Amino acid sequence: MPELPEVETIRRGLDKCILNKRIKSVTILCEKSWRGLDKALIEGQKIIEIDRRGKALLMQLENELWLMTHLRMTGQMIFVGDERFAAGHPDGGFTEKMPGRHTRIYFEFTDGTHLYFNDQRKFGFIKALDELGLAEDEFLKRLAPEPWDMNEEEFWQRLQRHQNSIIKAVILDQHVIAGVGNIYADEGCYLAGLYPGTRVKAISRETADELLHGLREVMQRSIDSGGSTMKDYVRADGTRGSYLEKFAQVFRRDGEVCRKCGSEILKTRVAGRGTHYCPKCQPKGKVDA
DNA sequence: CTAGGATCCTGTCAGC
DNA sequence: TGCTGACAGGATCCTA
Repeated sequence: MPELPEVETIRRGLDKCILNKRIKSVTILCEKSWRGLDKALIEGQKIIEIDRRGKALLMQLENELWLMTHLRMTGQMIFVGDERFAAGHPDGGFTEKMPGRHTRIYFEFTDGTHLYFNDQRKFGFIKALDELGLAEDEFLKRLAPEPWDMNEEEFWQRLQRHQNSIIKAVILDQHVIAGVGNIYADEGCYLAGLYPGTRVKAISRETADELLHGLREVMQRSIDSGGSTMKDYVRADGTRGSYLEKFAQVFRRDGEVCRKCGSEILKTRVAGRGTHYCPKCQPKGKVDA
């Protein structure tokens, strides 16, 4: 679920809600969702910094320990105090009473407020690490730079290591570029006029550049949107954040018309994932000069 | 090393 | 109504 922009929205929200708060207790409702060091080492600690790397959220504690959260497909973070801040996988958890049926872990702070980690499918986790554990974490160690932290040449070189792969699978690979998920992969390909099932070896340098720019653009717009409309996340009907409604050109728009050319947006399966595209703006056999 | 498919888990929805 | 299979905003593990 949450891709880089959603996790960044969570980071910014938590920066306002829980920074410098002291954790009174940690309650683990699903053992599988907690990894790493014992929760007793976390209790009593103050949260002194909140960072993000790709889709991973990092919270630093005053005793040099870290909490790394990965929301995977269905994770959510929900802060409940005087106001509620919720972001991540959009479902009823945004509004229902906490802890809810999908709450796996929650924190109580010394001021009586709470932070809930909800995760329907239990793929996500919160992992407690010391400095060494953080430095040696395989996911973080192998994570590629973010779209803004690599130039066109580096992106091109990274793509070339997967000549025979399908481009969508390659940009979903966090070792190639960090933070891209199923929504922004489809949206980025649309902006580049590139069919998501195209093999890397058939893509020109120019199209690759456009793809990198497209990914940056859709993600930046989403971050800006989430940041400015965080209250949208607490609408009474629990509807999702604003990106899909406002900006999606193809994602989940199958059956609707392309805003550029009027063709019907199609849905298919590429790299094992549901994939949305405009058959006219993103032609399959595009010959790329 | 790369490429592709299965797998983890719960819930919802379409189609009998 | 009840069942069944497909699918879901992710990443890893296993195989070739």
